Amino acid sequence: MAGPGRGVTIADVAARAGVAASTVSYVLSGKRSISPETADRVMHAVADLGYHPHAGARSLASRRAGVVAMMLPLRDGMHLPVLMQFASGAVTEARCHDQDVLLMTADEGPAGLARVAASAIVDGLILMDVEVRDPRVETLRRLGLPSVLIGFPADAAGLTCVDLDFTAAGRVCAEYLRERGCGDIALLGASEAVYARRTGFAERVREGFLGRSGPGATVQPCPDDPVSVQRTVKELLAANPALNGIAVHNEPAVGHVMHALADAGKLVGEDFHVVVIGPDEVAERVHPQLPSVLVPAETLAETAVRHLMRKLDGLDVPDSTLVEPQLTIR
Amino acid sequence: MAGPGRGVTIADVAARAGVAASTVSYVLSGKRSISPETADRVMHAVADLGYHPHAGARSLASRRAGVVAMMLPLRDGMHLPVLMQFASGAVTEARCHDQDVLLMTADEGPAGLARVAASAIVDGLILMDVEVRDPRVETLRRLGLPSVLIGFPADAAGLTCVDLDFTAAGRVCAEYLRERGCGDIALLGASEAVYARRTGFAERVREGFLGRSGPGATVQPCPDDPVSVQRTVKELLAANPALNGIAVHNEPAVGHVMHALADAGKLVGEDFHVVVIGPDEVAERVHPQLPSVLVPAETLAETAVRHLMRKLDGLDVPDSTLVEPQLTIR
DNA sequence: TTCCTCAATCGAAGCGCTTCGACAAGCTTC
DNA sequence: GAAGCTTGTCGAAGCGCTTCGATTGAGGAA
Repeated sequence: MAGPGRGVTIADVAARAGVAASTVSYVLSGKRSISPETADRVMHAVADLGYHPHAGARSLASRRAGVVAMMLPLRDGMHLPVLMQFASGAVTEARCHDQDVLLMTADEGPAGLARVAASAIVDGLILMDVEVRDPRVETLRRLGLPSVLIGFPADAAGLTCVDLDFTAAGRVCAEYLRERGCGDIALLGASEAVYARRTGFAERVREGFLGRSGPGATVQPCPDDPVSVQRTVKELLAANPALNGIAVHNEPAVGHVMHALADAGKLVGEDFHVVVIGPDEVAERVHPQLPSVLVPAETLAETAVRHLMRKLDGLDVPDSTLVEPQLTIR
Repeated sequence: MAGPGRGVTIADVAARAGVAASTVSYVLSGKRSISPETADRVMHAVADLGYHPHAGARSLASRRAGVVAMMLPLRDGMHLPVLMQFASGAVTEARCHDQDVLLMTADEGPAGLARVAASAIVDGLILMDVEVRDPRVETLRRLGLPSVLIGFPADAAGLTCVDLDFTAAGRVCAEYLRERGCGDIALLGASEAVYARRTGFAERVREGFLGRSGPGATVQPCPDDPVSVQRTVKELLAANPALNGIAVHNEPAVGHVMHALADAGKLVGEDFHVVVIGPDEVAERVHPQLPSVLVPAETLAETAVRHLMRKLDGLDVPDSTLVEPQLTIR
């Protein structure tokens, strides 16, 4: 079952290069200066033997695991592709810093955080999809494990948070519709449950959308099944016949909204305008293609990981980072 | 930054329980018999102090990391929600066995496998979305790292593989359509590129679909943008006006197929039948709802993890496990 | 009683790495 | 040319855990 050699150790490398094990360690870490010739010999030995330091030994001796945890909410209702992009972005960025990523689900909750902290299996933590009142936040503060949150809890004091500026996203959508000459506009959001759970981003989009819109702006939560969407759009139009702009912040509903509008005789892009907050594919897969504000999952993930790396190195990072939304016109 | 105590060690637990460190270790691992009273005292000390063994130290001493890697393809064209379900299922199941999951992307390729194997950061490996000719497979064999593959490479000898029985899935779809009285049927698959890449499941669905269908069955690769789908469906109908059944194995295309059929005046569920291979939501979010064969990502993930755990314990597992497809009629 | 066994526990030896202090050379600097 | 720096390297001491004898005392067999 095992390959040959069964574990190349630093001693093997040292022997082959004719130096002490500590010298190999210093060559690899760069923590002390080593003559170029020695370094060269060591690097050759490393390559020849295919040496990789034993992660456990390294973590034990250096008190650095070289692993960060990422806690993802795998509950329903999240838009999965976005999460996946996030995960992928985080892994890629972490690998650039020679770190691995441990995947945790939010089900483990605060106890999971305590476990990984105490077992020193990870050096730091990225917490996705933080809610306004999130039970993990208190534990996190107590543990003092370096961490970066995606999303903003109610009390973000002392925490490092990163997110799309959803307030701005809401505002951008409203502005887009206004510029197209829409007098009465509506935000068709996620289902009531999402608001009830106090998901930060849903609330902030609403605020941004309403904030600058003046009168004539409505917010309407909406489930994402076809029937409800159809009904909701009909009701919005019935309640306000002058309505001529909708922002949709509900990925699966976009297609259904377009149908409902077509059924109502609205010509999207002409006498009616629609803008989407969501992934590009969603806005591209309908006809006509819609303008949209992207949730830049990869950028967020990268930023989060980079911030975490800086924290692990004892460097400063801003407490709060809001990524500017970009409106893509199609 | 740090919590109080800065690391509870086994020595702390031992001191509090009035025993030797080795005794604590034996209580925790159950590898030697310990009197109930002592065990009890130790467990109390563990709980009181919130002790969790240091993962690195444990891995160094016991040569078991308590972590398995999961390598996911994060390339485009995969249906992300399914991957996510898979990941979530794997993490949940792994936690039941007291293991953590390290997330790797397929970009790291064979070198990534070599790295994790050599650094002993993981005990085993789950490889998702294995292709017919997969460069990772050879490395895997050479490394001898315990592993389970999702999907079947061309030469699966000596490997443990798990997958949905896609051949049966193709057959089930064909049979469903036949039973509904469809004489001429087609399989609308993923884009040409997926077949070109020799993705195992695409090929096997095709074989299963054609296998028992006798004459009158076609397979048509198809990109997933609305325009191509529309065109492809039109062409299929033009080429064979008698066509009255389609199996769609292309998640994003399902909605567009339904439109195209409606445009062509076909009444799905009456004079025309459609069946989907894909997630439930996809089949439920169109009108009328369609029958579908689910890719049981969670089941596959659980099975894969369970097999891996058995291998880590030196137990036997079947080389090849095919999960039976289930057709859900709606 | 004496000898043996067995269950329960302890102490010590590593696991492979990092890191600290030491120490030779080879430089300056006066 | 002695004193003081640097620079490059080494050896040894752990990091916190598991595991392998060794040890102790109690119970049974003889």
